[in-house]
Order: sequence, then C-alpha cells, then structure tokens
Amino acid sequence: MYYDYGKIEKKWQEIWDKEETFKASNSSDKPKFYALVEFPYPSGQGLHVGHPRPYTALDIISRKKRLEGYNVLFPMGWDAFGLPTENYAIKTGVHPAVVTRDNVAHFKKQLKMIGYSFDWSREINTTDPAYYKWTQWIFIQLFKHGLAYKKEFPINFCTSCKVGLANEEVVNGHCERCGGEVIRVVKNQWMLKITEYAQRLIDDLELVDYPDRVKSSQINWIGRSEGAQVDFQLKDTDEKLTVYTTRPDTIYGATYMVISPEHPYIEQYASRISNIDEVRSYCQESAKKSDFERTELVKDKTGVRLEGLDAVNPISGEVIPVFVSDYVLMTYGTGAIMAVPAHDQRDYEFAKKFGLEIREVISGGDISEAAYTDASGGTAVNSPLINGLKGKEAISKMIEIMEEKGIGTRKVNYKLRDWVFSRQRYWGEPIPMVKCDKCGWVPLPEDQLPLELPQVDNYMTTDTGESPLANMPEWYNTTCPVCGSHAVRETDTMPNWAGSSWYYLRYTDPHNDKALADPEALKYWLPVNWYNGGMEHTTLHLLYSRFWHKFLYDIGVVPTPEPYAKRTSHGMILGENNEKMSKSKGNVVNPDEVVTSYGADTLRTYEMFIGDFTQAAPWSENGVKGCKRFLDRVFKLPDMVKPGKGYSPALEKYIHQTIKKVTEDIDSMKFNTAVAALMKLLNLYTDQPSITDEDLRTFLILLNPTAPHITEEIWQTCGYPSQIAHTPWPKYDEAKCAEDMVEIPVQVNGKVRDKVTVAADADEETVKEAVHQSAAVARSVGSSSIVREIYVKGKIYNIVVK
RNA sequence: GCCGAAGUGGCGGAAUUGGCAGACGCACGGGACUUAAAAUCCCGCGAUUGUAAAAAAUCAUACCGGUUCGAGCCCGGUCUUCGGCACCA
Repeated sequence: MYYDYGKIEKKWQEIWDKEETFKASNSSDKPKFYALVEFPYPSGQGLHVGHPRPYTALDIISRKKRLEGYNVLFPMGWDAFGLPTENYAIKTGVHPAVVTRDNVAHFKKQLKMIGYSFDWSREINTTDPAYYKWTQWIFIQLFKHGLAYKKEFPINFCTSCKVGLANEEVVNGHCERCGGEVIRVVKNQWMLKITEYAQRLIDDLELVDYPDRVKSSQINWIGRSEGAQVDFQLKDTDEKLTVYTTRPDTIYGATYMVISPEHPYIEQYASRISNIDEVRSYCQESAKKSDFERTELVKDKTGVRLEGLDAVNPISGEVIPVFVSDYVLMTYGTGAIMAVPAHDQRDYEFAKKFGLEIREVISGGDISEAAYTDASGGTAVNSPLINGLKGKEAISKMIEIMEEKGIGTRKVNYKLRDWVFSRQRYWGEPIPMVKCDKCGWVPLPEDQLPLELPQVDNYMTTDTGESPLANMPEWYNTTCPVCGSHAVRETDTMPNWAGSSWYYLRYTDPHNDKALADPEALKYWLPVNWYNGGMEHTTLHLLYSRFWHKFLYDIGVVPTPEPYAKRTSHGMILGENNEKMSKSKGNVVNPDEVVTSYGADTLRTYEMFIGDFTQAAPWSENGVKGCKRFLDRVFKLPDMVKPGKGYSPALEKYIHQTIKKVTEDIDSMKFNTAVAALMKLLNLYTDQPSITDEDLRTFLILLNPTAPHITEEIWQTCGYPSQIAHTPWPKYDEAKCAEDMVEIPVQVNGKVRDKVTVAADADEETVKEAVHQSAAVARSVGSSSIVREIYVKGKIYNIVVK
C-alpha cells in the first residue's frame, strides 16, 4: 500500500470538521487549557512557511493536552484592519472589506490544508462590526475613566502627496510611495494613558512566566528611572524652570540649562529674550526636522542661548545661562534640564562646542577626556553640602536637602509615552465619540454601537492629512447624544493595535451581543495558559494588551490581573540562502506547494524538526524530503506487526524512554529532539524481526500531535478502537526507563581510555575492580602512580595519575 | 552607545545543565536490487598521524586565560554575527 497523503489528509480534515473533534466547551469537568497563537493579518500574499511554525507548535501542544485529558481552547481569527489592505483599496478602488473577505478565505483554506485543530466555531475577525462594537465599547470605558484624552501631537505628513503617513510608511525621512519629503504636522489626537499603568506593567511581570528576554525588553521599553524634580528660579522673574535629573548629586556642576525647542517658556518670555528671532528660527528649523534627521545627527549638538534669560542654581545660588537645543525632548521629564557637562556626555559635547565651563563635582574620572558618568563610583567634590559622599548616598542626601528647602522632590520617570490612538485612515475602527458645541467630547451611548464605517468614494486621506471620513459631512454631522444639539463625529479611526489588544477575550464567547464576553466564560478560560508569538510583538502588542487587560480588570470586566500566564516566542524561518524570506529576494517558500508535493504531515514534521524552536533556521528542501522519508517508513510499520501481548521485550525499555522524552520535550517546546527521538525509535523498530500492536499503538499516539493525519489513518487501517483523538496519552514507568547495565567511561587524567560495562546499581568497589582489570587502563597508567580515583555513580570513572 | 540572544563537522542541529562532544536528519562515498535510472535497503562518514587492514595516538565546541579529577557548559577578558532600542537628562 502506498502513502497517499493527499487523500488521507483530506479525509481526516473532513472527519474533524464533521465530528467537531476539536470544539472546546465552556463547561466541562476536565481541567481547562487555553492555548493561543497570534492571529494573522490576512495579507494578499497568503501564508508563507514562517506562519505554520508557531501554529504547528501550539497545535502539537493542544493536541497532546487533549489526549492528556484537558478541555482545550485553541482558537484562530483575523487581525484584518491594516495598511496593505487600505493601500490596495486606494490603488484599485476595491472596498477593503471585499479584499479582506477574499484574503481571509484564502488564509483559512491554507490553514485547513495543514490540519490544525483550531476550534473554527470561534473564529473572529477584528473588522466585523459585531467584533469592533466591543473594541469601541472598551474605548468608551477608557474615556469614562479618564484614560482617553485629546492632545496635540505631531503626525507624519508627506509634503508631495499631501497625505498623513503611518510611521512604517516613512522610510529614511521620505514617503514610502512617492519619495517626497515627510514633515511633522501637529494634530489634535486621541491619547490613551498607558503611562498611568507603567509601574504595574513592570511589577506584574513577577506574576507571569515570560522568557527573560521578553521581560527585559518590556522593562526597557517602559524605561523607569529614579531621580528628582528640581526648581531653578528664572532670574528677575517669579517663575521657576523645573527640570528632571537622575543625578541631583551633581547639581553643583550645573553650569547652564537647556530647554527643548517646544518649551512654552520661549514664547512666554519672548519679550525678555533679546535674540528672540534667532531663537524662533532655531525652533522652526528643528520642528521641520523629522525624527530621522534629529536622530541622524545624534552627536552634532546645536542650540542657541536665550539672551536675557538666566537661571539661578537653587543650591549654590550661582547665575547660569539658559539655552534652547533639540537634544532636549519636550516629551520626557519636564522638557528642560540642568546641564552638568562634567558628568553627562551630551552636556559635555554641547559645552565643548559652546565653550561652557566643565566643572568636576564627582571625582574618579578624567574630565579632560570625557564626561565621567558612573553614578556609583565617584565621590562628591566641590559640593559643599555633600562633599565626600558617594553614589546613592550622595543622591539621597541631596534630595533630602532639596526637600527641606522646598526646591525639589524625589521623582520617578518613564520613557514610556502615552499611546497615540488616532489614525487619519479609513480602514480602522471608527472612534465612537462626537464633539458637541455645548457638551464637548461625548461618547456614543452603548445602544448606538457599533458605529460602523460608512461607504466612501475614496480611501485616500484628505490633502490636509485628515481621514477620508472627514470628507463626508453627511456622516460626521450628527446630534449630541446628551443635549441633542449639533455635534460632529470624530473622523479619525483606531490604530491596528486596538483589535488585537483584547481578541483573546472574545474567543471565550465570540458570539455574545450583550457583552464582550460572558463573565462566566472569562472566569472559566482566563488567563491564557500559553501564548506564543513573534519577538517583534514583545514590546508594543504585548504591552498594549496587558494595559487594556489591567484596565478591564480594574473595572471588573475580567477576573485576572494579567492576560497571559505564559508567553513564548518562535524563531523566524529563513530562505535556503539563510536570508530573510522576501518576495524581492525570490526565496519565499509557499506552504501550499509543500503540502501538495510532500503532504501536510511532512510540512508539520519538518517545521518542528528544522531546529531549536526559538531560533531562526533556514529552510531546506532536502530536509523536507528527509521528513517525508521518515513518514513513508512509518506508513509501512503495520507490515511488521505480529500477534503478541504488550510491548516487545526487546523494545520495552526504549519505548518507555521515548514516551518520557517526547512528553517532556513537547512540554518544553523542544520539538526537534522529540521528532529525533521518534526517528530513533522507528529505527529500533525496523531493526526488529517484528513488533506488536502495542508497540505500534504507542508510537502512533506519540507521533499523532505532530503528524495527525497519517497516524489516524494507520490507526484506523489496523482496526484499533475509536480514534487517536479520543485515546489517552501513553504513560511511562520511570523504573522501566532505566538501563540494567551501564557502560562507564574510564578516564585517566580526564581522557577516556576504556569503557567498562557494569550493572546499573553496582557499588564503587565492583566498578573499581572492573576498571583495574582493563588492559587499556593499565597501559595508560603505565609506571605513574595513582593519586586519586573518582567515581560518579553511573556516569564516569576517573583515575588521576602523576 | 545601551539591552538581549548566539558562535559546535560539508550543512540544520544534539549533548540528562560540570561527566564518552557530534544524537537525529541532510549532503557525500561505497555496496545490494534493477537492462538502466529513480525509489528502497545495507555499510561508512570531524581532522591529523598511524596501519595491508586494524589497533592506537594527538588535536578539535570563535579566541586568550582561569577554576576543577574533569569545561561546549562555570568565572575573567577579547573578537564576530544577528535581533531590539537609541540624545530619555
């Protein structure tokens, strides 16, 4: 009989669909297990072989958990709002919803071909109004709790297409589509106060099982720093210039101050600044600079002194000049700094360029060379109130002094900024807010949700950079839900991250029209037990969804403080040439072709065997063939079966060892070695004259999560009861895994010279005796004298000679 | 610059976390089967020296040093590659 994978796979996929084999139940006596993979963006290109890697991994985990007696939720859906679809619509005029529908159909067909055990009855789509109704609902809750607010914020604007651009459409400071210059234009945008959750987003990482690299990149991104906020009096005014510093211990070295070009004091004190024209033109120049240019010229400090505006050092009383420079950011701290050139590299460079004093106040470095920035090493000098103190002690003391004098306070700052939530785009969730002439911003009442996207003629943003919805007065003119007078709808839409920030909640109860999900369902399924996704989502997506989840927890919608109990991430699959797969490089491999030429089970097996799951690995067609050969040999196994009870005595030990290995390896995502162990066991089987039914059955179950179609088919052909999908996972007996006889390597001075075979439980005396009978050992020892002998039970015997 | 991960045969990668380096697979070589090829099956496969063939020895986990009876694994330093962040005071 030949392995007709095409027919077999189709057959089993139909059975699974028909019998709803993998449907999860919201009430069950079994323990629950919620496995989640990142839902894809259904692009026009379809799947490439990178997609199946994480899906197959969690499919294996899910299938195994089911056999182990869990009620498993393993869902799939579509993160379907997004730029490529919108750009395609701009180009062709085809409505994004139509494009999305077609792409989803294509993706779904491709996924089905690979035989995943998704519960398709729970499929969701972020662009479905029944879904985004709840995305809008969450936004309204955020607004009601003061976590959504409007603020002036710059967007990218292409000066030649006159269109607002997403960050990813700006390439090296130029428009991705026309190459035109991109500048920043300030718009009034919705912001979400994620910063309010910054500390909890750090602290609660304690509660979850994420890889260290993921935790540390979250912590890094949030960027907590401790320091002080200090007031400097502006000379001859009543006002203070407040700065943030992590090094209040260096305040005696502050020889000037710098404010950011966007700082309000510039205009407020315009009349006092004698060179205001020069200052203004500097500010305008830096406003025009794109982020790219600003960071491009990192080392080249520019700036202008504010003539006529000086500050007073509150500790020393010294009068120091104030500069404006774009190396100070308005968006961090207070938008102003005290510059300590001796102990900050940026201030050092600025001071060198402008000929300002560089005054050492912490000893330990050589400030003629570079700033000495070590915060823990040096000792305070030239600092009358804290001279002689070091590091943390100096910092604490200085803060105490400042607090006593009422000129400063301890302060924690975060690099994390509030989340810019508005997009001047069509293909996103409409923001469910109206602006009433009398009442201000008012959220839509719940019974008016979802606020659906209207049909538009043109998907381009307007030439002032507004969303296409801003061209539709018949849509945006409305009445105020509170007072009934004239109001205008928000025409911006939500960013891509919105729908994906809570989708895992919807899977628990995807058809609910009364709530985002039934509280009972949430209570039953949350938290997600295991969430796998790409490293590229470990900052934004993971942080945003943790933020929303925490907010929903605070308002009593979800029952857990964290959404995902465990997070893992997979490595990329590269092209055969070891480069990232891309259309332009022509090294993209399409999973459909692999399925057609070799079968879904081969694709699955190969993707798991390709290498360490967390590392990138290059595709290899020959490697695929190797896995196909493995399955071909598996398919022939039934021919070897002869009647017999239980495991073959010659195989029993190895079967127990393999059950153990495969069980543990799947749990720790070492799929490559799990497959290797099964290949090894197969080699042992085929070395035998015959095998028993029990030998075969156990092998099939162990292989089933990885290669579900072929194993079910063989199972059925052999007439075994029911299906593997309803058969328990095999158990191993630790005692039966153990070897009776062990081969102990014998070393002389750390070099293996011989091996002795002894009973596994042999005592040291017995082993020693065997070792000393070895001719090879005797030869190596020669005439040297034995200094010491070390025996590690069951592992090694080492003789030290001199 | 900062943070993170990694560096092992011709290749993808193993190594129970300090105990036989190279599992498993690919590629390659030899053989069987075949009119022939493909497929399949069997054998070999880190390098050097050595041998008729064996045996055996030496060297090998990016590099240098250390700890240890023993290091791919631990410690100190250096180099390289990849990923993320980047004027955050």
